[in-house]
Amino acid sequence: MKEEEEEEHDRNDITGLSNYVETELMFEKVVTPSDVGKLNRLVIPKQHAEKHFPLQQQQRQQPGRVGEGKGVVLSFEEERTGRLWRFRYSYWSSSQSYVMTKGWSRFVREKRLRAGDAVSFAHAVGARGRLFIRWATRAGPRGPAAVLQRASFVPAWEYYYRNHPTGGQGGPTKRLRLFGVNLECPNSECADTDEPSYIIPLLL
Amino acid sequence: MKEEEEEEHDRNDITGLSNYVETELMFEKVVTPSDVGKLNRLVIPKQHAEKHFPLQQQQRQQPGRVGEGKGVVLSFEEERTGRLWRFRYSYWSSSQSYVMTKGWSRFVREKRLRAGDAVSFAHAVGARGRLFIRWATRAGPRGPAAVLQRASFVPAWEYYYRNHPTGGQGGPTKRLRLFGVNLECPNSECADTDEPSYIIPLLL
DNA sequence: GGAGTTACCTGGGTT
DNA sequence: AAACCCAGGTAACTC
Repeated sequence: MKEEEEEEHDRNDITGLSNYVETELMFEKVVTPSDVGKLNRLVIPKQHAEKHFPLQQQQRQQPGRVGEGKGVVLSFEEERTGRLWRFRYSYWSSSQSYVMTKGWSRFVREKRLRAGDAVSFAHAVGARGRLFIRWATRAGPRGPAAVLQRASFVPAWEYYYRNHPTGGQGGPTKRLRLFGVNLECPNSECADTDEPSYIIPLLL
Repeated sequence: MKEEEEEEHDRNDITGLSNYVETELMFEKVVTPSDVGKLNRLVIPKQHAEKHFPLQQQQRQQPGRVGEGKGVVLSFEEERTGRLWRFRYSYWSSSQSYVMTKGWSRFVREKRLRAGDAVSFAHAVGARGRLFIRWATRAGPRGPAAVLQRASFVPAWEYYYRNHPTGGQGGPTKRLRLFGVNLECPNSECADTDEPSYIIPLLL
């Protein structure tokens, strides 16, 4: 077994990243009051659901087979911490909508998500079954200075990380986008430091 | 097969009636504010429900069998137009009541039913599975003169229609009751005209 | 019994 | 205009 694989579990802190995966955004949703309220479910917009989280026919509700087709459980890695979030994902034929149900309300509670905040889903480049979740607060009363408020509906930040393509020599490559703009590492040391200083100003 | 049964489909307009079915009133309900409000359900009084719309045990809610026992869909013919109305009919164990749910709100909206209006259910004589629905407005601001206000809780009108019992000679027999009183055709032409003038004064 | 979960349903907006 | 979405509901079951 390769060293990289052995340490996949050890990604619980951004300062301790030992393994990097380049991720690609699938979609972002600005959550509605219902998504973070008592309904305990997140509606996944249909075009994104069908593109990124396809369900087999038997996993959908069957007309005339009520009670069958309970969907699937999807696991998402929280990008900053590596923490795993498992959500039941299914199709509700009555409303013709795709939803995350079981597990979602815990995420809302622990992240203190509010309506207007954004949650986004990504997958690993080259391993599309490996899923990631990110979230960003709406700039506002809880957020930073007013000058930043408009930033939240461009994904406030995106953090790409991957193993070095040549196999480890030179360390991992990290890339950061802030408010839709790529940030480049300002000097050659960036590639090796575990605490790139440009993380600090992000809306986390 | 009898003639009456062959033309069951061709009853889409009162002016084009080609087939008549004698109906028998099962019951009438004066609708409550909840019946026509946001709850989207009509409570069927228990004694009428159990007499006329029996549910099999498996169509009622079963403890421990989620997804089973969702009631049934009943189809009612609107007597004047032949239009079909389908309502989900089920038993709510929490309130121990029988209700029409899905489909009912559409009827309320399209007929502009208000609290105090009456809806009544009937079935065909000799074919009790063939169901009919009628409705009548409460006399009031929308209704005719005050002198008629008490009339609505006698079914405001009832329209009976059937094939001529001798097999078609002489045309169909039509009978109308207004406010509980039989109206007889004033002359021999009534039986054959497509637009009997005595329809006009009805509370429609 | 209460909180959480599932499975229903509908109005209003949009396409 | 009709179909489709989906935000926002309700009812009932599970544990």
